[in-house]
Amino acid sequence: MARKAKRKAYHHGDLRAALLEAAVAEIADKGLHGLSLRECARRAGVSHAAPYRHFADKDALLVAIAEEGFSMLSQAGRAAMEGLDDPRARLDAYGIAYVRFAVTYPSHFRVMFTSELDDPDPLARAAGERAFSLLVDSAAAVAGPESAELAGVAFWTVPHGLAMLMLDGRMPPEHTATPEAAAALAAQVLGVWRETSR
Amino acid sequence: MARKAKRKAYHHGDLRAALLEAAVAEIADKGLHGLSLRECARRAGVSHAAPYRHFADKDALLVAIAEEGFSMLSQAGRAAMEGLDDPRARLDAYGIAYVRFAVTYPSHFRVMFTSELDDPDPLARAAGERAFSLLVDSAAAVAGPESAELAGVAFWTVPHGLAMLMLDGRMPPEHTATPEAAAALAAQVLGVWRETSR
DNA sequence: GAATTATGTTGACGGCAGCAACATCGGATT
DNA sequence: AATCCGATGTTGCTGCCGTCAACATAATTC
Repeated sequence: MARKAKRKAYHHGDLRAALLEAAVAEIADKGLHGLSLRECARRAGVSHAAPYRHFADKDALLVAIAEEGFSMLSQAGRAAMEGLDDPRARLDAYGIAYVRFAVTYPSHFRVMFTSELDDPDPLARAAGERAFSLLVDSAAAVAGPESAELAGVAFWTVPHGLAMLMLDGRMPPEHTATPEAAAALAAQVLGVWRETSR
Repeated sequence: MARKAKRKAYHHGDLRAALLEAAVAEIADKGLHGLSLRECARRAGVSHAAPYRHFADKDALLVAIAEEGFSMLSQAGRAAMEGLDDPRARLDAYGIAYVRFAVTYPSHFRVMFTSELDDPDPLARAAGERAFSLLVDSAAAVAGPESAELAGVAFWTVPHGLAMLMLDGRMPPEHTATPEAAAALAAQVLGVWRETSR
């Protein structure tokens, strides 16, 4: 057995991890559309068909990156909310962490939300919903349990929209140059929403 | 002369428009990654190289779709704000129209914000900024001129994030089934932001 | 130590983007 | 009206890609 526990594997070392890393670098370089399995294999120093021993196809590799990303995002969100009691403060902290994550791991983020995966992969979907549920819990404390889902959507929408606009190059570059700058803009935007309403 | 005025053109009729239409349909079918110029040519009933008489390459076709989309979006936004005087009402109306547009023309919207275009195409970029400036004007009336840009970003972020999450299949399907349902959710989300803050 | 399984390689096939050489059509020139 | 010429469309090619099948080799298990 030990099918999946391939720690320090056979020929290469850990080709699966190397391929994931290569793919992320490749996406950062040439964008998602410029990603090719063959180039990943080249970067990892193996032949062009070797990846198929670790991923059923190209989509499977992308799904693995998405899962990794959702896992990192959940962790970042939890860490940001840790120690905060006020629900509104927790939601803001999550939103800021969300944007910071997107700018720090843009390749992962793009793959997570690219809608380019043919089959609605259940694993990636579940990972996304797990990250989302973090929001809904705190939203319930703000908006009441009956409209928690709606409030969760509302508080997901702002950081997600901001992150997408940033990764799409739609924001002034100085706001996306560093994770800190991006987080600062996220805080400002959330502040606007707090102030302009009544 | 009359290089660009190809009204009722030569052999095909209007291959350029037919290709754009075919591409939009193709994206709706198989997603952006599944788009191929050759398949568009097949749909239009021409040979695989004919598209190159109308578009320099695949990216150029996508840019044309993006421009078309930004033009439609601007028009929809202007129409939605028409007759409204209260700036906050104008911003809400724009946001709702934004989401409605995304659900009505998902292929266009995906291409507009796909970040898969290699060169930062200046035409598409200008078209996007024109649509954005519609927001900033009304935002200035809400937040004051000095922070109009920030307020514009804030009011862009919500509909954009919601639209992206919808097109990515991250919202319950009943909210994205029809443009009306999507617009209703957008209105609700904007309402949450009006109520939960202080 | 032998059998088995996991991992990697080579070579092939079909599809796509893009280019070049050729063919044809339609309007403009004379 | 005959001609020319540019705009449009076709055929065929090259190189890259995703994927599969057949083969080779290395690690694990018995």
